[in-house]
Amino acid sequence: MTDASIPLIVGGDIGPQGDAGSDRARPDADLLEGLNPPQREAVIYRGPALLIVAGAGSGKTSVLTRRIASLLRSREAWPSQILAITFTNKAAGEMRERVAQLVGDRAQGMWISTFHSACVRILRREAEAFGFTKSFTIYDSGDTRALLKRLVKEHEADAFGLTPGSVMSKISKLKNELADAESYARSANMSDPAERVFVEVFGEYQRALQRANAFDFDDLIGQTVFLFRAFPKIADTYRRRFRHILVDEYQDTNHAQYALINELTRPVGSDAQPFDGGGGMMIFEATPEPGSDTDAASLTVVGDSDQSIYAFRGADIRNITEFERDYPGAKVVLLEQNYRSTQNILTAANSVIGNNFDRKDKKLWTDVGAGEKIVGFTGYSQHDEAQFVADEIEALHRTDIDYSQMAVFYRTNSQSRALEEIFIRSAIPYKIMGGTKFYERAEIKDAMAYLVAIANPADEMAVRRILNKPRRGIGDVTETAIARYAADQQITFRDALANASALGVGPKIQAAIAQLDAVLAEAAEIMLPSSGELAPPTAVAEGLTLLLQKSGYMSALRQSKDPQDEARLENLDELVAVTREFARNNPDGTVIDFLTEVALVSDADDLEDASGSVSLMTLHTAKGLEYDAVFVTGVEEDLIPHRISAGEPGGPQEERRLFYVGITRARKRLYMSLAMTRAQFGEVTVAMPSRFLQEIPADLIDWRQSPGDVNSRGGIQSRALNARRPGGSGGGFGGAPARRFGDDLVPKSTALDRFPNRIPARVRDNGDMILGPGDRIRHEDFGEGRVDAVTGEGAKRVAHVRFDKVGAKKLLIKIAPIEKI
DNA sequence: TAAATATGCTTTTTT
DNA sequence: AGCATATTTA
Repeated sequence: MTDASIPLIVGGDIGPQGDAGSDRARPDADLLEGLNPPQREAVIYRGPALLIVAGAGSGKTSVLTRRIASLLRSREAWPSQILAITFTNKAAGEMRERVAQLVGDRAQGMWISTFHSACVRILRREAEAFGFTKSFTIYDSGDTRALLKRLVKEHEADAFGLTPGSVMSKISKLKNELADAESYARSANMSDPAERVFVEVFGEYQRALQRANAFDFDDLIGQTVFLFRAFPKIADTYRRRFRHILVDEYQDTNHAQYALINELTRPVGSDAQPFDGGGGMMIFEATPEPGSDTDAASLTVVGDSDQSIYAFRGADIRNITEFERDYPGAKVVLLEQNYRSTQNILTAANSVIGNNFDRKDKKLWTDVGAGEKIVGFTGYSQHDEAQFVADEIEALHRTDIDYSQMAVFYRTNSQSRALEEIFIRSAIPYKIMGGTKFYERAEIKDAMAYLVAIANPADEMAVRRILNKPRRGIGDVTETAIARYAADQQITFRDALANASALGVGPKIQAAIAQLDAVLAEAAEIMLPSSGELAPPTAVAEGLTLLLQKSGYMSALRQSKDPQDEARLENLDELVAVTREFARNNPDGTVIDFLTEVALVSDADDLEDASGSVSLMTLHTAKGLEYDAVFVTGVEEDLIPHRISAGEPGGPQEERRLFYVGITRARKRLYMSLAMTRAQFGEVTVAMPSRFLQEIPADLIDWRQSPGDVNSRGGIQSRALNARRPGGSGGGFGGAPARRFGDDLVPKSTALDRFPNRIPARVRDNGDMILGPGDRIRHEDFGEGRVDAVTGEGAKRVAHVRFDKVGAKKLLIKIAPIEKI
């Protein structure tokens, strides 16, 4: 497979290059070291398009970094010609570091970043082409929500059942599809008043952003696409520049991101032509001379459709499943060998994911051996469950596993509370990834709003936010007066503050406004000197300190008797420290740069300082990470799969992928735990084992305490019962092999067999549903189908169904997620 | 205008 | 239960 391709690169590259550093006859000999054949292929293949289907733990990061290194080493590309897109800033940092390890300083100058950061860079350069300035700011979801809240109120949209939240998610969805208010209006049912109001709000929202010289998260991508399409010349400069584009986690790209990549990988000067024609023909030509600056950039995408877990925010799995159609002639490399987990863990993962029907079959395997069994535990309550996790962590720690090599996953952030409580009590060092974010705290947002007011005075939201923080006696009435005055005078809200005396408000308030205006002006002079002179690196830190002090923000907190305000002061100190750190890392960094960095950084990004502590995070955050020991908690119906997913098409399948992602993070030890009761919204509800547990072969799980051992009314059944816990000879699972039951087979022996009475009644119990030949049913995953025959009796009746979309299946009538239609 | 109290809503996941 | 917002009251 690789025989033909290896000479291709070696041949082109053996010439005397006088390469800096370690010269070798074959510059990439060491890059290929330790790689299996498909991995090598993925590193050395050259062509217009390459899809690397990388199963979990198959070494894709390694492959990707070596591929980049190989391009650089062989001088096929300058660093500046490489654009690598990752999902998080942290992943970008890691990739940059690993490439640097391979090629040294030459790694400088590459663009390795997230979609959002890359787009910001482009937009900053080109903003003036379409009505923005270089100093635009970025609205995070909180800002967006606040703006929409005002607009919804102004348009009385709530009367039509619109909430800021619903409008926000709808706008986001549309933007991810590259739609705007006008294009949506054309296709929407405008006789529906709710739709009309929505379009109005959407349009108004967009105009507000434009006026504020700001982009929201989705705009960063969408507007860049718009920019490229509207200004082919601009697009061409980037097409000429980026000759090699690599995209990681391609399964989680949405349509806008797809379109962006599509724009960048067109041939230079090709805007008049349809995309397919040009790209498809070229592959049969002899390899075009590298450096020819009219052909399309080469595109490498890496992904795994089994790990697509962001459909809810517009990720379109088809981007990867239809890659070969979009890029005809694309090379596909499949990485299935897993270097991370034991076989038991992989078998469990394979069995679970095998229940998703519309996937290409892919089986992870390893040669490291079976390893330990998965450990299962059912607690009476979430506290009980947390105690188990804590105890096990301690036990593992005593066997010399470092805390930093352990992680606890959960479906929803709220589940972290119970764990935290127990961890604190048990003195286990832990760190929560994500969760309540530093930059979302009110005092931090206030401080940031002060900075925005300086950096981007057009951003009215920011100025309004700080208007009365700290309390200056400026209320709604005054705020409206300022806005009216600004509109009358055709000046910005910010500039209106300079004319306090003209507002027709009381002298006290006038003084307060004038004072705020003076402080803002003074800080602006520090951070953005009107002389045009470059501000010193410390400008942001100094300016922020000045703002916080002279505005009275700090002293108001100091004088407060609310004990929480002390913590708020500490947080502000922390923020000032962040600006200093920023100055150290970016000597030329401006306020704008600082704001950008903060806007695009997520808390999951600073995983580094997790050393020495157990990591707690959601299953989503866990993607891309790995640990020696992994605890997947709350494996219950309505949690994983989450109840909200039940209604969404494809929801349960996405939840299964999420569970799969969690399982495949584990290297050596995997724990799964659940609770029989869980407090939610202040009331205690009975929880049922997740259906996904049934999908794991029973002999892979060692139940320390199975759901059958726990009395659902509370408490644990007699010790005697607990004592005959399977493990010795009796178990009854010896003979049942891990039989594949993904498609047509009814589960033969599953993890829940040992407590058959506990098969979640609430989860699924169709009772005595009567089905006969000819009936039509609807299945949660498979869609609609027609019953051909029914066999078996009682609880074991099996329906033979021919589904419209997925063909024939056999289903256990009692428990299948079906309904008669 | 600001503090105190009542209500109601949340909990899916995030760049 | 806990938090954020709405409403009432000083």
